[in-house]
Amino acid sequence: MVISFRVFFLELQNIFQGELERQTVFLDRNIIMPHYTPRELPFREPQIKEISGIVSSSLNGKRSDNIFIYGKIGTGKTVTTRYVLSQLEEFAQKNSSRVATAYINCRNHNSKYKVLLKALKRFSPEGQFIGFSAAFIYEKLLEFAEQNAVQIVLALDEIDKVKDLDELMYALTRCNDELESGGLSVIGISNHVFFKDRLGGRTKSSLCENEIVFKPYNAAELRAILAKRVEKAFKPGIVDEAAINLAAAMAAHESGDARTAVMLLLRAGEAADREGLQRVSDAEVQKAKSRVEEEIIFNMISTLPEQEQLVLYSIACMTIEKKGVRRITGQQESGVFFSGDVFEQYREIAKRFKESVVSARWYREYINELETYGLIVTTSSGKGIRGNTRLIKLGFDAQKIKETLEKELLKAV
DNA sequence: CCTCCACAGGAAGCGCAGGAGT
DNA sequence: ACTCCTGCGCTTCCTGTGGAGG
Repeated sequence: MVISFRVFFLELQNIFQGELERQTVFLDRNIIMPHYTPRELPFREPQIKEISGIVSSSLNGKRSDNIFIYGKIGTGKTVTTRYVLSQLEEFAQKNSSRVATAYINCRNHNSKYKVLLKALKRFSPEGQFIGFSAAFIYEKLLEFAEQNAVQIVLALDEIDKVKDLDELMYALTRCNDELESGGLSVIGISNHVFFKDRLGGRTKSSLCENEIVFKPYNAAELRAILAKRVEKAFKPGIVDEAAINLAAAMAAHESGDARTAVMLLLRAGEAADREGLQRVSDAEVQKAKSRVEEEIIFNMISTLPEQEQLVLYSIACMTIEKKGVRRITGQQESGVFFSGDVFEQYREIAKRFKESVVSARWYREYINELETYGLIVTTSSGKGIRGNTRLIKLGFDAQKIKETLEKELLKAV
């Protein structure tokens, strides 16, 4: 018994030692992780300057204008905002200006109450405020600004997730009227370009005092970004030029999403490690592509409401079965479907899964939702067919979407 | 040109769950 | 414990749009 434990112990030591000595292509893997915040933000200098210019008035004790930032996923909105906030706070500290900043992700804090609570906790971490009313939290926040005569800059990421945004914005703008000293301004960040149009009039005018758009990176920009990261993340000379080019091109082709590009190289590097290779070539990136695509699809699909999953599943099935391929201006165009046909298919499939079937009107809302996530692409019918309808196409590989959805839908049953 | 079709998307309203107020 | 209120997901109804066909 004693001997066998000794053997076991040695074995463990070997595992750990092996891990330490394992050959790796990485120098610092963290730098190529999607959540890493780089020190430099190439191609975002204009936005950094613009945001800094607006929030800098808070250094002089004046309330800065609100800002609304929008752009697609992976265009650097969050990173840029956080960067400016940290610089602002650092500068304020050095020059003893009274400025406080908070970054809040509204995906996790999706109501007026939760946002106010989170902000308050950031500014007075020792306080215990759980269970108090929204009004009390609001008063406490005012008190903090008033007593310290501090200018608060609140960054609300994924602001579209806030359920009662109109009320939150009303409260936040009103608090400036109530304050004798100090002030509060908001930086709202959203992925949805059309989100602005859905806001109430007053919320819109107060939030959109300044609007800044983040355009997707093009292939050349992604290439430069990747090259910078690769320099620090990988050992020198490991990553081929071709690998960087391919990853940049793939990501630019999909959506100009920097996160995808970075993920491609990370997974390519991991693949090289697994196979004991000492270089990362375009072949590894190619292999990583399907894996990364799966991750992206899974992340998007698993958070979707069940009915939206069913709609998407219907489109995937139709694409695979090559069902209902329709003639458009004489030519065959596969994988493209009429909105009406998809609805029919969805009704059948929903019945098969013993789910309730939503009305055609609400189905159209689902289609719009799916499109904003980029899971499907729709075009107006235009010339040649059925008047005013929409043509629907999948945004990703049908087989992968179908498989992922089957797992998700079965899990729910 | 008019009418019909097939749909887009706005507006109103309904039933429900869950929170606030009493 | 009770009512009242409110937001959410959804349906119903409606108006608008643009090609097809007479």
